[in-house]
Amino acid sequence: MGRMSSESPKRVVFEQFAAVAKAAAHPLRLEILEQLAQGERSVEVLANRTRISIANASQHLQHMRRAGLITPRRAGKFVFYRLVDDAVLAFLASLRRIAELESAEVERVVRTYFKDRDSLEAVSRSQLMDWLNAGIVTVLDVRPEDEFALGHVPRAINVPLSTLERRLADFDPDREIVAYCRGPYCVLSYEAVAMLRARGFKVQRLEDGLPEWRAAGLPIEVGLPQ
Amino acid sequence: MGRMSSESPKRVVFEQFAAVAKAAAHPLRLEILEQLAQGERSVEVLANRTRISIANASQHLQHMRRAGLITPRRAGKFVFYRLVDDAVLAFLASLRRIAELESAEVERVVRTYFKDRDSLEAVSRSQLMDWLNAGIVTVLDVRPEDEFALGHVPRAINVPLSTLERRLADFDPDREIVAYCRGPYCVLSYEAVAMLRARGFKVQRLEDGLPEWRAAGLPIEVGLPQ
DNA sequence: GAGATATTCAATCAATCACTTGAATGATTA
DNA sequence: TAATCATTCAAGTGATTGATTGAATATCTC
Repeated sequence: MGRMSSESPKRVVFEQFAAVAKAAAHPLRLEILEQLAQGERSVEVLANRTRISIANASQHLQHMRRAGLITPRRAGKFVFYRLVDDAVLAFLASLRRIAELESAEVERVVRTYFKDRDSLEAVSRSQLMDWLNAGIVTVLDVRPEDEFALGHVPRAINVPLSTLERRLADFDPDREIVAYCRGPYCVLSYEAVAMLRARGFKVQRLEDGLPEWRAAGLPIEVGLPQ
Repeated sequence: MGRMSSESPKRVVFEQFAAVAKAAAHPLRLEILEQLAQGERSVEVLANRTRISIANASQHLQHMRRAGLITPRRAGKFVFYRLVDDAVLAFLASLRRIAELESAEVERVVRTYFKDRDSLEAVSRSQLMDWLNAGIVTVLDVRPEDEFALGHVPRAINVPLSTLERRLADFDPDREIVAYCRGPYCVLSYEAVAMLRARGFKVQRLEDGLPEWRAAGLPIEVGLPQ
């Protein structure tokens, strides 16, 4: 960079585009964006989830705010950030798609880590809707409870990964289970599938995650059950 | 950045995504990508079009190649680069959309430069297809001849901006003209519209540009006319 | 208003990036 | 085989970035 100035309007526009891309061009910021794809989050929550300091998280958030990716809302002493528009979801999705083309890398990493190649096969959203309507499937949401409360697939049950082992008795071994999480690369849902399969359950992953379910215009249920 | 290592697979994947975004996070590289959205280009042509040195262009191209955005093909002593997949077009489109949200900036720049606010109103692709089928419109492609030869809207006539003034007599002042170019921010088509309007022609811009027309699955004509 | 809590700001250092220059490949042509 | 042309590589320099630390601001509670 350095001596890029603002002569022609074409240049100015390309610099705007570049600023947006640059704001997303950092692994931690992408991790934060994935969090925000679920809904509003405070600075502290984001810092904890990504395991960085508050000041560092704040700095990354400022960066993305200036680029127009996210927008803040002050509520009392907390500041909540959210994605500025669904266009940001589309942006993240296209990033994923391009990275997958070079999939020798991305796919290999995911596969060698989780070993079980089958656990990568995913159920489509429309397929899950059919099964839900027919009532022949248990949907498992492995995200933390607060994310679940903000919106989830209808009739899904919320069992965070940390408590999954203790609640195995709640599941019918003869019933098909579909697990989902934040997004296509959310580690939690892979681990849930691997763990349940090891115990003999019939379980698959939902393609992508909740943000994509919402973006597809499919029904969302809000709040905690019972 | 700095001390980002490859502990968890989640991190690894986010680093892949970040590498893709970073490869696009530079105004010159985005300008090169816009060129490549038209089709293959040699290193020399790209360097000339973006007004940078060959070595510099080569370096930027290497960068994007490593990130999996573009791919080279050697033909004799030339190396031609092209976009690796249409997913890159989708990526560029989402970048544009996000930058437009912050449109106070992007739109203002384009408008204040071209003054004529009306010249921004665009004809939709489906509208143009209707007009083309009805034979009631002249389509004007203002890109350079070599880009035109690689593919253009059916029955379009190719008049690069530099020769437009000399060929004004070829146009019927009572016939609607639709001009298009590389993409939504291609300066050429704005200037063509402004110039023709100043001469009293009825002229509008096509929304976006040829890559988007192609991506929409609409017919393309190849080669030079006559 | 004082104290506590959540977030942002400011300053610093090491690491990375973009561009230039000149030399090195790779492929064609004479 | 030598000469030429297109592209890539390698090294050097100035500018920018990311993370850390500690101080500053804003809001709430008492």
